Amino acid sequence: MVNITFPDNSVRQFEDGISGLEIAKSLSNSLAREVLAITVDEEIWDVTRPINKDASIKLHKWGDEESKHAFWHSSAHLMAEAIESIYPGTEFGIGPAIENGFYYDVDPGDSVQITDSDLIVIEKKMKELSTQKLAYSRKEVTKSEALEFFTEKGDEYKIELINDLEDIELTLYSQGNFTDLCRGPHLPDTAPIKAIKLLSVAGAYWRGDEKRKMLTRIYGISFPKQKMLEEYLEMLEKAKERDHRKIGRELELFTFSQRVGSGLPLWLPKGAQLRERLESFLKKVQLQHGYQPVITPHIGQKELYVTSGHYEKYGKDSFQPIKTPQEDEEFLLKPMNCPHHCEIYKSRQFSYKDLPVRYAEFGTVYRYEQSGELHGLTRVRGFTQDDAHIFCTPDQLKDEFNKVIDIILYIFKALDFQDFTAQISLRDPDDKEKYIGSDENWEKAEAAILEATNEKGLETVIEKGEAAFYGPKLDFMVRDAIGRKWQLGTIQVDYNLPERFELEYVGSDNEKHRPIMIHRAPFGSMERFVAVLIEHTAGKFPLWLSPEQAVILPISEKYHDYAEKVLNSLNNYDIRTLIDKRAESIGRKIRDSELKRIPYLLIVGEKETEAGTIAVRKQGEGDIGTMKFEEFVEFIQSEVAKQI
RNA sequence: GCCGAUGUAGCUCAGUUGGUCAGAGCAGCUGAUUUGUAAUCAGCAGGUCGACGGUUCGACUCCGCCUAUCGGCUCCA
Repeated sequence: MVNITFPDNSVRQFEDGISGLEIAKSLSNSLAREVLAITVDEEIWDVTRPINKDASIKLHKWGDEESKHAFWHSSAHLMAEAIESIYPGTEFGIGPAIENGFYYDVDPGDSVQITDSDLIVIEKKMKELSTQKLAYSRKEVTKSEALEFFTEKGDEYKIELINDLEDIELTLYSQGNFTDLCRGPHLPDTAPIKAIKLLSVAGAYWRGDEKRKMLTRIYGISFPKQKMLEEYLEMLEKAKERDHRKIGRELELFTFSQRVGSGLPLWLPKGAQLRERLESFLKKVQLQHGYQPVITPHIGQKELYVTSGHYEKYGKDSFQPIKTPQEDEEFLLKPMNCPHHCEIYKSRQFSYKDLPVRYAEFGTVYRYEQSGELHGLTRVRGFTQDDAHIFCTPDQLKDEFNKVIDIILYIFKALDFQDFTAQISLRDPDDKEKYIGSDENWEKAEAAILEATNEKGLETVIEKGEAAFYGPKLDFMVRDAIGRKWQLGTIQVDYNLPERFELEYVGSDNEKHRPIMIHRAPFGSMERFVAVLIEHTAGKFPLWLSPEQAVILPISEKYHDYAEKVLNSLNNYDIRTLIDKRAESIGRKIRDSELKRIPYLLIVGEKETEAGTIAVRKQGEGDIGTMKFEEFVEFIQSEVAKQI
């Protein structure tokens, strides 16, 4: 007998070798039908796997991540079986469950090309196989047995994977005619995989290495019920409605021109207004925090970037140097503001009493991003960083770092960005070649970040190998409408540039010392930030940011005079207002203004003209009642005051 | 940069096997309508069918190359 502990801490005895499924069955038949995975002492298992020891367990139904993982992982295997039956001889890379669904990287051979239209065929085959209720069976094998199996099958990718594994017990999972190297867990059988949709086919380098072969990656999603799939697809469609590229066009915020060049955004008047409001908001915050604005040119001598190390690191993949009419003079479009700011620091002497010095600039930089990488405003070739560089003494570092965290959190809060992750990016300990600077400085810098975030109680994830080449960083990441992660705010500790630029300050000991530099950008880039803001708000910006705050909609031409009067008064209060004087029906005017996401619609007709009032309609909510002019001004002002 | 897809009017999209197939809705313009809470009606105008080359008697349609965009991969100072 084994003692099984349930999540509520109750303990029951079962026969040795009982499976999760059987335990579920002993509780209720309906549970047994729904249970998809089981956690056994922190490990996630197949529900069919025998339990031979005392254990605490948790049974997982569809709603749990563990179940979804098993479900999608099993779906990936099902897809692999379908692919193998349609394209015999296909070799398989990896096929994991992901956050939403699953994928499999396959190599169907050089003569075969799987395209979008083939997905339907594969999907159909999967559905056919799923109805056969094929059991997923688990088999423990030794490394050499596994190697033998895949050598016989002729699957070089699996062989490579196995060879990289330690010589321990491996597991193979089979269903129908398909067997895969896999840790599991899986569903008992294919039957629950009822609703399947293969979403896209894409290339993906084997093991993420661009020097290796590109495999065909097929993305899919599956659910136990058709309705769930439909809901998911609907949700995807809805998310697309928030796409900043679409809203940016609709609301006339920005555009691109092929003649100007790809990845070079053109800010339209309304977008420029929005951006400038964000900039002045941050400028004000920065002034309060002791930052000093500086301004630097868009280009700099090539030598500047040789000194900074950027040229060696990125020179080949950058916009190439601009040449002057004189020979041997080369300038680069600046890819970063820091070298310029270092030169500003060098323009005078500093005592320890002067530090920290904080230079801030909305600096426009140009980077030659790979063509396949460009994406709306989130990945562009010319963008403006809300950049600043803090030069401080070693004992000021942690405090300064913390103050930057405060600014970022304040901004995120003001803009209602609650759903972000803070990521600490450290050096890859196995590939120090990628970085510049001494081990000692790296260790100090990394320790400073870890200490500061710890002190702040900031919840962070640590990513090794994600650091910048000159220093570790703390990044604030947010997701876009369809779940892609983007880096917004960033704080980076840098011991290297002060060294390279030979920056100094005079300490209390009257000796020269090297300051430490913090690079920081709370928004990251104005372009990317606005993009994410658009997706976050679906174009319904907070009142203080909205390019147009209110629109007056006269019922007919008779009320234009009154409307003008209201407009002038509102403009006197700096409430950004316009009038829709078109000879259209009020319904039409409301609709058009709603679609433009103007926060307040002010309807004026006979009643309002006589009473000296306005009928207020809130975007997305409808009529919120009639107000006197002063009431409305107060209403708007208090809303703005609440927001910032 | 790599894999795949797409590119028809300002926007969203139709366009059957190459031969009056250059179309629709919205937006725009003109006129009428003067309207009470999400689309008033009518008329007009709009496109070197992404660019360049080729096949053909004939190309939006087929082929090649380029370019841009989209979804991934790699990259992201």
